[in-house]
Amino acid sequence: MNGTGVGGTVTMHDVAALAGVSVKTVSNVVNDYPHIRPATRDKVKRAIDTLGYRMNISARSLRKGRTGIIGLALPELSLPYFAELADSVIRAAEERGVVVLIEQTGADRQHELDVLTSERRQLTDGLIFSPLALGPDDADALKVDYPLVVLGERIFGGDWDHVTMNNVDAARAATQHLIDRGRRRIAVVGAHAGETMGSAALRLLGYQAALAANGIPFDPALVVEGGLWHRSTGAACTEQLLDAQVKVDAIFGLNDALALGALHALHARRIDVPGEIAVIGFDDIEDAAYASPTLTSISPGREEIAATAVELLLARIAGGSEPYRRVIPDFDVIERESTLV
Amino acid sequence: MNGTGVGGTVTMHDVAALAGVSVKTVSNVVNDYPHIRPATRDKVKRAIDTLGYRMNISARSLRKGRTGIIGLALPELSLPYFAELADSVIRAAEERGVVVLIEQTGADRQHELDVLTSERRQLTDGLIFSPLALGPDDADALKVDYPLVVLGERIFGGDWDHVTMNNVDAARAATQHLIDRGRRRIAVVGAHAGETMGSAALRLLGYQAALAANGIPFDPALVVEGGLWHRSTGAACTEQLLDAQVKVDAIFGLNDALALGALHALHARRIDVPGEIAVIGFDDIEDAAYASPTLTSISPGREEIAATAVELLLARIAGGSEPYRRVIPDFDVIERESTLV
DNA sequence: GATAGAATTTACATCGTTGGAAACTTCCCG
DNA sequence: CGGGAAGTTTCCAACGATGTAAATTCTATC
Repeated sequence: MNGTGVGGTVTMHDVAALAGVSVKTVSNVVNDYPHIRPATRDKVKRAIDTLGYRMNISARSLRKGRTGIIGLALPELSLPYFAELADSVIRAAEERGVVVLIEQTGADRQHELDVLTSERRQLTDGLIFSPLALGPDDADALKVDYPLVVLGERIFGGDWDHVTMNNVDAARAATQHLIDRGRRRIAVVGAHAGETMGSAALRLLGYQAALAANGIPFDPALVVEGGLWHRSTGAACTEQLLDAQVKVDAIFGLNDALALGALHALHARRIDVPGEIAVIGFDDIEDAAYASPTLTSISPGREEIAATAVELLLARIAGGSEPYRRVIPDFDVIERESTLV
Repeated sequence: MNGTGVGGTVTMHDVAALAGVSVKTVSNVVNDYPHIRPATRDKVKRAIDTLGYRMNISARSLRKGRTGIIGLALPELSLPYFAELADSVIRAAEERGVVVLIEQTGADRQHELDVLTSERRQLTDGLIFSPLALGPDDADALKVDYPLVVLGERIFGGDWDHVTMNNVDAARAATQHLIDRGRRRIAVVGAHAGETMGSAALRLLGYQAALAANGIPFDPALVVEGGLWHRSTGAACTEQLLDAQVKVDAIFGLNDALALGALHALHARRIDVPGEIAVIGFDDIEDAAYASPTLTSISPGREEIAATAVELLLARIAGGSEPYRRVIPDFDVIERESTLV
């Protein structure tokens, strides 16, 4: 099948020679140029197969000014949500014929700034960027001269495409889901005091809106602060909540890791879920479906976020100059055992 | 800081012109060629800064025949172990100045074969490959003409570098760890019947060796088959074990996901861990430290595996022709709550 | 102060591909 | 059957960097 001899690099010249046409014709065939006589196309294709020719990407990139690689900058692959996001982005990119170079920022502000001007930007045609540490003040740093799609919540209103989630409405739906099942003392785990733009603030807003819509008074004692959205934080917050003797019949973890941590803490205290306390999370990571009890969660449309981000980026790379867009995929409440009536 | 005008690409010619030297001298400076007069070097560096020059990677790749990109083919980023492995590989690669292109195979045999001949191989200088579905019969497919480092257990003895783990000894140590804590009825969860080369078979071998060394008879009733090493499998296997009324005082999950699944199943049945049943896993994924109780596990030296793989690959890319190596990093038993005496 | 030998710097071809425009072929119509 | 339009193919010059070998500029030595 592969006729390439060891070490022998086959170029378009070789193909052209074997097919008895010019190099440019080979190039035209490879690039699906429409005006080629079928007989010629066949000859060339046969020669390509015979020699096992593979295009030299560097040469093409040099000539075209594009590499066919897009960058994906995210905090860490070891955080399940981002691992799953990367998975989806890679699949979406593959479908469109580009590949993905992943860079990790560790959710560190300086590292996030560095990624924007890194030498690697030379290697990629554009960047999908999911910042966690940058704030509204850093908006200027995002004014770069290459195609950029920003994911997440922290920075609004700049000259770039933005794919985000409907945090407020989704959190409202999550809260409503609990209210519909008769819960009234709903705690929130993982809030970030002082934040106004981040996911934490927006989700808390949705929570409050749902309470208000149902005439349930807001009780600050039910809101537990928690910095890093890890399992351990969720567990700690939940213990704190229980220790404070606050009356609670449901917990809303602002992401799944927090909610899973809450589940563990409740298990440890032999508190029945959902019998005594119902739990809902946010992100719908794979673990949610495997926890025991399985965890009800909000699916923010991860696949769609990834597909949209890739699509917007490629359109921008292709030179599209439509106004910058902000896309907000639909979310879903995925009901599982942890909130069963 | 960055003097690049919008859209204006700065090349070595521009730098050379500004510095008043030839293009080649700029190239020499950039590449740390030793024989350059300090004054010249300074002039050039100043010009580079002034213009904000960035090397065009495609051009360099074309000329040098290297891209500075290495491939990493793994089953899925959504499996925690592989997400963490990717994390480590990316960091190790970054330290050595190369970047990583990730491809997912979905643990599908055909897809794993495809990755070896994919068009992307053109774009990468070499490949780190972690197959899960290929078996010894596929060894021929691994005879490729580019630098390759294979991770894992399934295929031995070919012309490539191999970084693996000491599955047998590590499993023996895990089992011994349980025996030392007084356990005698140790179940194994996630075995693969019929397999002889894979991690499952090797780890089972280590388990048996430890039993033998301690004069404990091997009881097949304690070995539970489980195909996919997911949490759900671990939970199902554990339930099966408990339902069978087999007497058990410890469970060895052949990986952490299985062990975590076992923990959940035990929790659900209110069986105290480690009081009634101790649990140990394998891989030491991050979740192990956050589970409740926290999970004792075998750390196979993930960081070292990643660093070694990158190192071997880069040496091979650089043209090293030493005999092919098989590297087996040290493992550690990480003791946590699930096996506390 | 001439000169070999080392240290620096340069000119030029070249890596493999594609854009642009020229050069052929065909085909169709008056 | 001439002529123009449309369809095909080819030629040539880049894209931006580096290897090679030659040219030039020191240094040290006698």
